[in-house]
Amino acid sequence: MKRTKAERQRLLKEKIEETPFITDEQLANFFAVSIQTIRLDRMELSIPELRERIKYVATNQWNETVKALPLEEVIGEVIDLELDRRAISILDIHSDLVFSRNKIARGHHLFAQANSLAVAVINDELALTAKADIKFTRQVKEGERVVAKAFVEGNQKGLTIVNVKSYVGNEKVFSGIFHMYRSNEEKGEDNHEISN
Amino acid sequence: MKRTKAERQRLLKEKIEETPFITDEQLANFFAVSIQTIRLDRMELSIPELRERIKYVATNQWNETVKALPLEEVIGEVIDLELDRRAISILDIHSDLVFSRNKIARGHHLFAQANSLAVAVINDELALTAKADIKFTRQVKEGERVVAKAFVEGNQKGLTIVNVKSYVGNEKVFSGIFHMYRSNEEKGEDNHEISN
DNA sequence: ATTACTGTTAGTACCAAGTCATAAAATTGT
DNA sequence: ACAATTTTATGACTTGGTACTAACAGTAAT
Repeated sequence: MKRTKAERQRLLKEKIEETPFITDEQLANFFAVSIQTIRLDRMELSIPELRERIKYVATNQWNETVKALPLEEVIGEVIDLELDRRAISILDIHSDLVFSRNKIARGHHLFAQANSLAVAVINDELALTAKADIKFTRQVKEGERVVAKAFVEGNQKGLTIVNVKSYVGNEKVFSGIFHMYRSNEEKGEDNHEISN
Repeated sequence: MKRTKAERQRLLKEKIEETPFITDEQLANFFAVSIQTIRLDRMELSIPELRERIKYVATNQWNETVKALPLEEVIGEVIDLELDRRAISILDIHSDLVFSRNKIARGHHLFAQANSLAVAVINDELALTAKADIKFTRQVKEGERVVAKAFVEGNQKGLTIVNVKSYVGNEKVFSGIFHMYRSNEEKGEDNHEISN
């Protein structure tokens, strides 16, 4: 079955995404063309060589062709989510989350809630916090319910800015600007290179 | 400093566990021995070659068990504490602290470690984080040990400034300036610089 | 028909990061 | 001092490539 070049390249891309640990030789066999053809194809598609692909998977950057962050991994409960726009989660401060002495919620829980919400709102398989500027404006005590609201505010030199504000009732208790690294550019054209 | 063989091999093992993506050449440099010695060592310790190590890391992510993570009292272990001066804690990044998909430690754990250390170093019953300026400078992967070092840097309008830097090996992975609220004034006045 | 272009194949030289085997040199133990 | 251990050197071979050059077949254009 003679495939066209475009067709073969489409399939090649798929194949490599499926099983990244495949040598050019195996690919050549699979597509019944020469190794050189495979290499030309890879070059045209700017698909890196096997070792680079493996390294890529190993180091992360990867994080895969798969979906977004599973919502179970978000601290707190996501009650509203509009990818790349905004998200809301709630976290009930129960006894495990407070200092035993004064029943005040430990800061890192509020941070964790906000941070994981910032990760979740990013429409990308891999979102990591590069930088954050945060403020705890009021103590939160046991029994209170914290509502975190995240807003994506745009990009700044490759990082996505997410603003998260957390409230108990209508009192702000926490706010933070998160600078999020993401592996791919925002949706749309996915013609991006990998240059390192 | 002449190390014994056994000692070198012990360190070698550690080093490779820490940073698996290191070539024999780099290792030879690091330990100031020849490449061949490194290779003999690896053989004796049956440590596979670089590419195999990379592949191992890469494939491990593939067949992964996903699990949810509760944020417990997992803020690291304080190993050195000089109240109102400095403190050190270590946190081993085990499987519960990472994103299931890519084995990268979730940011809030690093934050939690640093933040709780900042709380601990304050000589007061009540210390709360008012503000924080933090930066994640390198991803931390499962199995790595994060050493957080906190330095009290003085006061600024009622808030105590604590500088926390976290390292894996000698690589900085996190840094943050914490502005801590405290109920009582500090007892002793002390300002010290940190040089890095 | 000649020319130009595309797509494919082939072959060479080279590289990184190893392996394996073998030998010589240096260090250490006694 | 001498043997044993440890380290270094050396060369040949392996994998999975890159980079480049050349050649050939088929199709299209003039």
